[in-house]
Amino acid sequence: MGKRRKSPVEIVTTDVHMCSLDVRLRILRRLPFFHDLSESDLERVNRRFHEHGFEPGQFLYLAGDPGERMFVVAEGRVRLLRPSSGGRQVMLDLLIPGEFFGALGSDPQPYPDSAQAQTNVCALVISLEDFRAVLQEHPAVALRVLDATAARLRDAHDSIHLLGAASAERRIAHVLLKLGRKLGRADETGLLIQTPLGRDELAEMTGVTPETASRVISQFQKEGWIDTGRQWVALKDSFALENLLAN
Amino acid sequence: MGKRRKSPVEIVTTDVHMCSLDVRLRILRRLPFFHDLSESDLERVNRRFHEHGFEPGQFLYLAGDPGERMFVVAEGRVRLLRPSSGGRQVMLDLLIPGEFFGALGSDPQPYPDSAQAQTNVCALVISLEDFRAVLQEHPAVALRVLDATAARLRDAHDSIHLLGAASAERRIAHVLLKLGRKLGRADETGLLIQTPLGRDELAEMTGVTPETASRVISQFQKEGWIDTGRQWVALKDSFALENLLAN
DNA sequence: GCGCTTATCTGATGTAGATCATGGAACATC
DNA sequence: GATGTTCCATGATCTACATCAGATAAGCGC
Repeated sequence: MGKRRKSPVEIVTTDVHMCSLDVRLRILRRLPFFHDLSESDLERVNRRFHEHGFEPGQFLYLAGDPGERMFVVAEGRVRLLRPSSGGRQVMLDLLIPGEFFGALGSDPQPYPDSAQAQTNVCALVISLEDFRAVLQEHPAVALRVLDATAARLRDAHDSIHLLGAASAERRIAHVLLKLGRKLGRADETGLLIQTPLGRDELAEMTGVTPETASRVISQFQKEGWIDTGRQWVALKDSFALENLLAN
Repeated sequence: MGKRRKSPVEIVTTDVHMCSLDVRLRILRRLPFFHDLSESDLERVNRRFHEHGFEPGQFLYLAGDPGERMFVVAEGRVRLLRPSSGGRQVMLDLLIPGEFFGALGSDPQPYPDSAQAQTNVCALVISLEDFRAVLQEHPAVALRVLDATAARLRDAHDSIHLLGAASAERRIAHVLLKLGRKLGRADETGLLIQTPLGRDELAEMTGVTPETASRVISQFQKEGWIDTGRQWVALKDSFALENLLAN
């Protein structure tokens, strides 16, 4: 088994200063939301956004803050967290470039959860007001946002199902497969999950303790289904993991 | 403690045959979605819907069916279920008049979950195609649908948080409060939850076993926080329950 | 009221996973 | 490559909840 000396994960992150006007325009154009817009419309939309860089660990906003802005990930990874009274927190979602988060609804409410940069992050920010105006003006965009939100709701229902009825093994297998699909990159060893993935984080995503996450990961590795090290996991046999979920 | 002889829950359900053209129009008008539409627009939208009655226990659709229709609850209660391999199922949501479900996104995918009538139900049905057309034509409606979907996503995140990090007691307290807010009606004994609520169902909603649900409910009753019987629960001291969640 | 059905309660026991504790390996810094 | 720091693995216990098994009681039809 080819042992790796160091984390093979490589996050491509644009420098913060690079996330500026015309780069921003390029990013916006890549977003599925805005595919239907003309160049001139896109530029008008672009002017409503401003961008902001964040360092790993930095919070974009905290649960309870007044929810008056909508964010789009341009570069990096953002963790959507729900803090728990008992210190333990739950990771609701891990967002990648092109995904949005923050305030969406018409009436501004406090953010129900916190957003934290996992890597270096460049985020596009728009005031809720401006965002609603864009949606009003461009129904096609609104439909795409609706699609994305509906897809996220489906994912959330997946998680509820799992957390409500599955063993630790299954939860972890499910999360690994999900991350593999979302962030995987083929690799000589398997499908490498392109994000720093510590045991604690895996635990937050699955609602188990880090110790349990570690044990399950060890077991999966013994079975030869995954390859893993400090802060990274690669899937060697996705099929076996899927099989675990099916039974 | 005022003992009740029989279930105090009273569901007002229109007869199936009553859910017809102009009643339907009245129902549509009450929906927040369509508040912004003119009478004539509303009538045009109305013509795209058709309605359908269902008996308790009947399925509106099954997980895996091709997802090509969107539903709106006009009367009654609909359970959104995710079947589990192990026979055990998870209730993702309980829908009341005015709420929608089924297919939403632009590309038709199989329904990820099943919808079952809990009571007598009258549902308005629209093909996904027609629904998308309505949204295209009426951006204001699209925005309201987006709002509703975003709100549902928030709720789903609440559930994930709870299932991922809370004890059986807390989960049940949370669900009771949620149902109280959504379905509660003031009553001489407290806030009566206006829906048949068996222990099995409570278990499906919270990801615990019916036995555990029963034990927790008994305990809450001993504490004097709720009043309960066969298939019903009334909240006598919501504050105590909320307190449980806060600590 | 009487018996039947079905939901609910409650006890006894088992177990997955939490918790507590410690040793060890990977990476960073100099 | 020595040293410190962080992350990870793993063993030993503990506990909340699942599971299994009856006992009770509510509602219903007669």
